[in-house]
This record gives sequence, structure tokens and C-alpha cells, in this order.
Amino acid sequence: MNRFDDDIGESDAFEAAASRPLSARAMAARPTPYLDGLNPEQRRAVETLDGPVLMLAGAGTGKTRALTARIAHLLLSGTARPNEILAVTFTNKAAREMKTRVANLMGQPVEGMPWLGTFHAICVKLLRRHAELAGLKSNFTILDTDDQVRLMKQLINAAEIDEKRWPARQLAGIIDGWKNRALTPDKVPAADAGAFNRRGPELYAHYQSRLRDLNAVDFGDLLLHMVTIFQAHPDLLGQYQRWFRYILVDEYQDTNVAQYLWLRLLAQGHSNICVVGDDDQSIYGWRGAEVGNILRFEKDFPGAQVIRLEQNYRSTGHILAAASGVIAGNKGRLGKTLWTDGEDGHKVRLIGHWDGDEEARWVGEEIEAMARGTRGMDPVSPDHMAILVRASHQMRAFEDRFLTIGLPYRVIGGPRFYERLEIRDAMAYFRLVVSPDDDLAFERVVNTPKRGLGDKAQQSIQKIARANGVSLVDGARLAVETGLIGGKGAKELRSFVHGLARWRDLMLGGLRPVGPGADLIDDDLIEEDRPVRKISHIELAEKILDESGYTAMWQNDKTPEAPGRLENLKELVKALEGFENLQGFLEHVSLIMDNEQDGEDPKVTLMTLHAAKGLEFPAVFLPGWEDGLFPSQRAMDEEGVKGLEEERRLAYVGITRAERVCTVSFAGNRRVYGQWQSQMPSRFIDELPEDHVEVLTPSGLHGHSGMGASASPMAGMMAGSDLHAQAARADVYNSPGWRRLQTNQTRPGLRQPSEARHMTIDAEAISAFAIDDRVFHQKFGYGTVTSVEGDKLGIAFDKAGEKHVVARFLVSADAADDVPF
DNA sequence: GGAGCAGTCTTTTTT
DNA sequence: AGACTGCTCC
Repeated sequence: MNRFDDDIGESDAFEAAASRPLSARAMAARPTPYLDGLNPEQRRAVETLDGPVLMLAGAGTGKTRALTARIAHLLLSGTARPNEILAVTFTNKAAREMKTRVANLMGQPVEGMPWLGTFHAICVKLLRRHAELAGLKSNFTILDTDDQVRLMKQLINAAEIDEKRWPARQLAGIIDGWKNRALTPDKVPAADAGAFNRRGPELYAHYQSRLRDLNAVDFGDLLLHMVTIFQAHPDLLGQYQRWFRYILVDEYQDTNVAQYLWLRLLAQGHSNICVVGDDDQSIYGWRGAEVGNILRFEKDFPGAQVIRLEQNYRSTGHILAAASGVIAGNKGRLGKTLWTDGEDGHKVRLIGHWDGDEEARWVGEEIEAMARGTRGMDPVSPDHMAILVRASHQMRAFEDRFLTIGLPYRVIGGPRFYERLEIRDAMAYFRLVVSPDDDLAFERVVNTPKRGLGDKAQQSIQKIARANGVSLVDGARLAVETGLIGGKGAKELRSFVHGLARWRDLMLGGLRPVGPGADLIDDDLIEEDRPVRKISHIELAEKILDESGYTAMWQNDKTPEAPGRLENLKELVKALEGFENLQGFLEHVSLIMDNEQDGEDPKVTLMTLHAAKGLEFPAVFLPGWEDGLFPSQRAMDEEGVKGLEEERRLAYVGITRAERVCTVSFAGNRRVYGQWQSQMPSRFIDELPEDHVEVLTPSGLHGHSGMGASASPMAGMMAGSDLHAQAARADVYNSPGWRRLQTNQTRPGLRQPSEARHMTIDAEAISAFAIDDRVFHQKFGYGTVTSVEGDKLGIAFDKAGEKHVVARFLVSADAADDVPF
């Protein structure tokens, strides 16, 4: 089942509309409003329609604006019709934003831009049209990483390789790498022959043929198959070259070899290709992106016009100067000089702390202070603040701290909604109902919840299915009918198989499918033929999850995560509302992944630097600037200078996210894999130009006054640059913090607008808990109240130990037990 | 089939 | 430290 953004459904009628030229009236009524307010470079980027164009767009220089205006210009000037423009992005989010913004610029709904989408979505669409050229049927399934790995595990075992020494994950990584480089099994270079204990190339070939048998592809295949098809069928390529008269590519610095080849094939001929990107923001080298693609553009496309967008509309002068200073350390850049005619603003603030906990504590207080308005700055809403970390595990210290002080935050990234265990399980059930021959889905849930069907039973099912050349579901049915599976599993398996059949019947409205493709049964037909009340897909989904015992499994689970998982399942069912049926939902499930529920309290954002690319915040915190953490030791070890430069670009991305205030911090000591280590401040701190940096004095409220002493790790920090020394010394002289401490203590409330509301909630919460009450906390799980001080409760958590927590993050344990579904 | 234990590993992430 | 995996033993 295809679970990713795949727009094949909207094809023909939609494209017919898209190919209609714009009405004369629309043209006449619209002069060129999309050009208003563009600076000369942007304008040039918009108006240079023919031939190759490289738009080098620095951070915050209005790149999306220029890109969307360019599309509007192509359309409104009558140069191209909507369906003649191929516009590629990396993420669905970017594609969606572009669609919306083009529509806004045009002042009229865009009648379909069928070829505006992600590389993958566009390739899916193309590949469904030409699947037979890749030995597939057009209804092929797209496997996710999970399925991929499971498949490879089977192949590794079949090849009698010790899966312990040679894990499937690693093989998946290797094969992915080859696919990123557009290498089919026969093209794997000799240099890579040794991969995976010399069995890599062979396993790759097996894997590909297995995929073909399953009528399935993985993500890498989408590009790879299209490149292969285009290379092998020049006539077909020619058609598309004529069809896509104008090509636009966003974030070109992130393209991998396969994407590059695909674009180059399509652009050959007219060369009307406009790529937009910033070599300084290339941070995905580790997953196959080739900065070289953008650096080489002028060679690849002779006569390319290079347009630099350098006027920055986002950040203050000091912030830009600091970012420029850092990135200047990289060699082999195309080179840009960002400038602004705005004010200098605040210098980048730098502060050192004793350890990671102290850093988190300080950031928490600083956020509260900034929300109130301090140091002559206007108050900044927590919504407008972000903490950007190098690695996601760094978030933990902040989460713990914010939970304790009751500072609302939101985490972006982490496992995406659809990647979560319970969601994948639920989806596997849906897949199995929609397409009963989805063997991978069957394997996933046949024994989830536990049905007493272990390896042995599953092997019997496999065997009988193979012997009869049927799917696993049918195999299971046979096994049940022939009594091949005995013991307690038999009964469970029977009810599982019957359940699947029953749910499928319900989905089809009581009719049995007639043949392939019969899934899509006409509603009218059902009404006339047999008046069955058709159960809604939402009811059906709930029924499936309930009757399969899946919901009950989590309800009976007492681990702290269980209630959250039930929540997620509810959310999943709710997400179904936006779709016509289960099939449609499965096709488009990628859309729910950025289902950000907003509109609640203002919250601070916590995310990785990678996730922050493309975003901006008035105030940004960049903690953990310590050598080994950032730049990451691993990046430097594995990739050397190349890795370091990518880390430096990450620093550049981080700083340039800030509009008005950017605060860099580091800690002298940090727990690394459970081990305390003393840390050296990041080398990137040395690279911050001093003129644009202000060293802050930490309050040292909870600090270690005696740390001036000899062998402390802080002494190591003092040995570094002037900036280190200042920041480190500042931690020692901690008196100025007292004033703020006093202020804080007399006015504990901080979020003025909602203070009253919180007070009420707190009051209720306090009265709700007493010592020895059993409580539940979303993050720490179950525990017992040990102390009550105002709204702060001491809790002995069963798993997480003693913690002090604000009352409103707790619910009574009884309430947590019966999370309804 | 499942509980419990020992050994391993630990950056970033979209589709 | 903590999560995850695979293995042993019941």
C-alpha cells in the first residue's frame, strides 16, 4: 500500500484544467503585481525566464518570494501553462507553501500545477504511468524504512549471513547510498564491491528482484527507476522534455546524484532550468546530498546566469556579521555577502555554564525574562523563541527543566507521527483490510497484539502460502481450514483471519470484489444492487482497532507511554475525517505528519538545527556549542574537513534563523553516554567575530562559587580564546544575577496574558492532590506524591525517580487509566 | 510464548 | 544512562 504523498488520483481532469491557457480577461486585469516590492536581483531572477539560471539565495533573502513570483510571471506573461512547469521541492511542506503563495500572487486560484511537488511525489506519478518499463504494475506499493529493513533481514538470513555482525540496517544504509548515487546493482563500482562483507552487491541485486516480485519500490527506487527509464527510452524522455518547458528546483544544494541526473535529463534540450539554493546551507551531505551539484552548476549548464540574492530581510546587522564571520571559515564556497539596511540590533550573546543542567536552567530563566521584557528589549512571546540543538538527545535536559518550571514548549521533529509504533501497527491493519495480499503488513500485525502465533506458527503460514502461491492472509486461512496450526494459536488465528474478511466486507459495503481493481466499487451500484448501509471508514477504522484487540492491548499496558499511544491512535482516527475512504487515507498519509496542533498557549520551540532550516524566530538559543558535540566528533572523524565544514554550515544555519536576538551557550561539563566529561568550547565560538559578540554574565544562582579552583574544567575553558575566557570568567563573578533572582522570586507568575487562567487551573490542581496520591505524568509516568508546596509537587515516580513537578502537568492515576478510545 | 538478562550502541532525517 | 536487541531459560 502506498502510504506517501502520491497525487496520481488527481490526474486527468485536473491536468485538462491546467493546460487551459489563462483567460484573456485574467491577463488583462493583471499587470505585474507580483513584481511589486522586489529588489533588483530578485526581479532579475523572476524575469530571466530562458536558459539556465542559478539563483544563489542566502538565508533570509526572499528566495521563496522570488521563486513564486517567477512562477506567477511564467503563467501571467503567457510564457507557460501551468502543466508545462515542473517545480520540484524536497518536502511536502515546501510544495504546499509554494502552491499557496503562487495562488496568492496570482490573485486567483491556480488551476492546477500538476507538476509542482516533491521529487518523490512527482516520480511516483511518472512511475505509475510507466511502471511496466521498470517491470512493475502501476499499482505498486511504496515501502517505508521499516518494511525495507524487514525484507533485507529475510534476505540476509537466506544468504546465511550472521545478521548480528552484519545488521540489516547497515545494508539498508549501503543500498540507500547506492540508490542516491543512481547506481543499479550492475553499476555498483568495484571500489564498493567489498561492502557488507563483500556480499553487498549480490544482496542488492536480490533485494531489487524481491521488490519486483512484491510489486514494490522503496524511496530510492522512485528516482532510480525514473532515471533508468529515461536513459533507456530516449523517445519517452523526449516527450517529457517537450512537455516540461520550464523547470524550477528549490534547495538545489540538497540534491543527490540521482536527483541531479533526473533533472539534467529533463533539462537537456531547452535548458530552461532555474535552480535555487545556497551552498552555505547544505547540511544533508550525510544522506547523499552533493554540494558539488550546486558548485558545478555553471559547468553543467554552460551560459548559466548566476543571480545572487544577498540583501537579507530577516536578521539584524550583528547577527548577519556573526554568521558571515563563521561561514567564512569554509573553503570552496560560491561566495555571497549578506547585507541588510536594517539596524545593527543586539550583538550575538555568548554565555558559558558549569554544566548542561545549569545551561538548561539558565535558558529557562532567560526565556521567562525575555517573555516579560528585560534588558531594554521588548517582550518576546515564547511562540517567537526557539532552542536549536545539534542532536535530539540534547533536548532532554531542556524538556526536564521546562516541565519542572512549567514553561510550555513544543518539540518539532522526533519520530514523525506516522513513524510511531502504534501508528504503523494501526496502518498495517488498515493496509491488510484494503489490500489483503500485503504480506509485509500481515507479518507486522499477525502477532500484535499477542495471539500466540510465534515464529513456528508464522513459518507454517509462510510455507503453506508459498506452496499454494497465495498471499499470507490466504495462507493463514488455509492453515486454519486444514487445521495445520494447532494449540492456542489456532483459535486466535481463526478469529484474526475472519476479522480481516469481515472488515473488508464492511469496507466494500457487503459486496465481494469481482477482480483486480474491484476495490473501487461504485456507490450507486451498491445502493441499487443491495441496499446495505455502508459503514463509514472512520467507524470501520475504530472497529478494526477494537475488534482486533489492538486498542485493548494498549489499554492494558501500564507503561508510561501507553496513554500517549492511545491518544495518537485517536488522532489517527480523527485524521481519517479528511478523507473519503481508507484507501485515500493510506495514499495520502504523509500529509498528517506535519499535523501541528497549534493555537494553544504560546510555546517555546525545541528542535534540531536540521529541522530549523528554512524557519525563522525573533529569538534563538543555540546551546551546546562544545567541541565534540558541536561540531560533532563523529562528523569530523568520519568525514574530516568535509564533515567539519558541514558542521560549520550548520552553525551558519543556526545563527541565521535569528531575527533579533541570538544567544550561543556552552557548558564546561556534560554527561556523555552516562559519563561526565569536561568539554572544550566549540571552535566555532572562536570564529565568531568579537565585534559582534557580547559576553553575558550568568547569574550563577545555583552555581559553584568555588570553581575558580585549580583543576576544574573551567580552567580548561579559560585557556581558549578571549571569548572563552571572558565567558568562563563571567561564570565566576556571579553577583549581578541576584537582582534578577529577587525579581523572579517576588513575581513567580510570568505569562501575563494567561496568568489568571493558570492560577485557576493551578488552584484546582493543588486541591486535587495530596501526599500519597497516585498520579500520572505524560513524560515521567506513574508516581506517588511525596510533598506539596504551592503548585509544586514532589513526586516519587515509579520509573523516573524523585522529581519536582508543577501540578498542572499531572493527572490523577485513575484518570490516566481509562483514557477512552 | 514470554520474562528477564547481557551485550551493544548511541547525529543529523525526508520521502 | 538508556534504549534496543538477541539470547537463555522457564
